[in-house]
Amino acid sequence: MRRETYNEFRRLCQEHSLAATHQRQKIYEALVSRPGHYSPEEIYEQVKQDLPSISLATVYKNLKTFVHAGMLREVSPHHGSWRIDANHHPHHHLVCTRCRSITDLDFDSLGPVKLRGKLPSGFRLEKFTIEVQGICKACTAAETKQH
Amino acid sequence: MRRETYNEFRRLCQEHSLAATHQRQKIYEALVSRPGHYSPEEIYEQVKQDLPSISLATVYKNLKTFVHAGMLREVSPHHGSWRIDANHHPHHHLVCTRCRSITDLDFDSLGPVKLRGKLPSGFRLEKFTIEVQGICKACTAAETKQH
DNA sequence: TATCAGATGATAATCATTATCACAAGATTC
DNA sequence: GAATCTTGTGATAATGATTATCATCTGATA
Repeated sequence: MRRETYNEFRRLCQEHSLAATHQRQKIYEALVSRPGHYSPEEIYEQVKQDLPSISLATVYKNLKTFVHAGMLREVSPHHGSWRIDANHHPHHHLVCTRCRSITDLDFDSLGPVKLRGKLPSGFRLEKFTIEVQGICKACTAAETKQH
Repeated sequence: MRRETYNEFRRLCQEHSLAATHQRQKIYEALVSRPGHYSPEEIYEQVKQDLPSISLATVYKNLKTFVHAGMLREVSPHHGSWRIDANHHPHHHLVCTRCRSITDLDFDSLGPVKLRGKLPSGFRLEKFTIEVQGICKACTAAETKQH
């Protein structure tokens, strides 16, 4: 691991009161040292090369911990359950990052996406989708009530 | 079911050589007759009120059939596996709708999202994410080779 | 170094989704 | 409308991803 990455890792752990374990270090490295959007399984395979006895459960737990702490992000706020969209009119989605609810947003509520320059060669564009991420009304209300 | 919806359903089934069964009709209705982005489980619960003996597997199979035929769409092309994003710089995603691969796209490749009018009241905006959906280079190549 | 909260590894449990297969229901033909 | 054939359905087992449990171990702090 590069010194720089290592220091950042220590700092982040301290900041979030997390023990800087071997396993966490390798998991963090596996994610940060190469570009990509890996699944827990992929991270597991990668880390196992250095720590053959690591458990898949440890990978899962730490990815959750990291995401929760804000050290990493999940690519999609709605993995885990398959959702069907029957709205045939063009539209966007409001996604609540807390309860994962999805609401339609009228297509015209947002201006068109403008492409500056080119997409990577070979990629055949089908469409742009805009996800408006945030906290929905219900979750905001629930939060306010708590405090 | 409204006559209009019913006719559309029959037409779509004929168009795609699908038997217009009872179950399919109710599933289609459950999706189309009310706004929302339902999970298979939710559809199942809804349809069961009319067809108590329907099986969850039937719901799954028909949702797949409908999506495959283009009668419905899936909300997210990458539900199903949890992916981690370690790229802290703002960026967008290129998503291949065939192989579901995800690639980063430089933030400046796309113009900013412009909000016209207001978001629904109570929604606390965090950020806009643009997904550029299409067919990636590898999948395009594989397709070309086949024909 | 001793202590202890928190982390790990092994594995069982859960949950969503898919596969299998015997039986039933639409579509088509007469 | 009945016969036939194809396709769809329901019950349930199988799979795959994720989470829970718990005994043991390790990093952090004194």
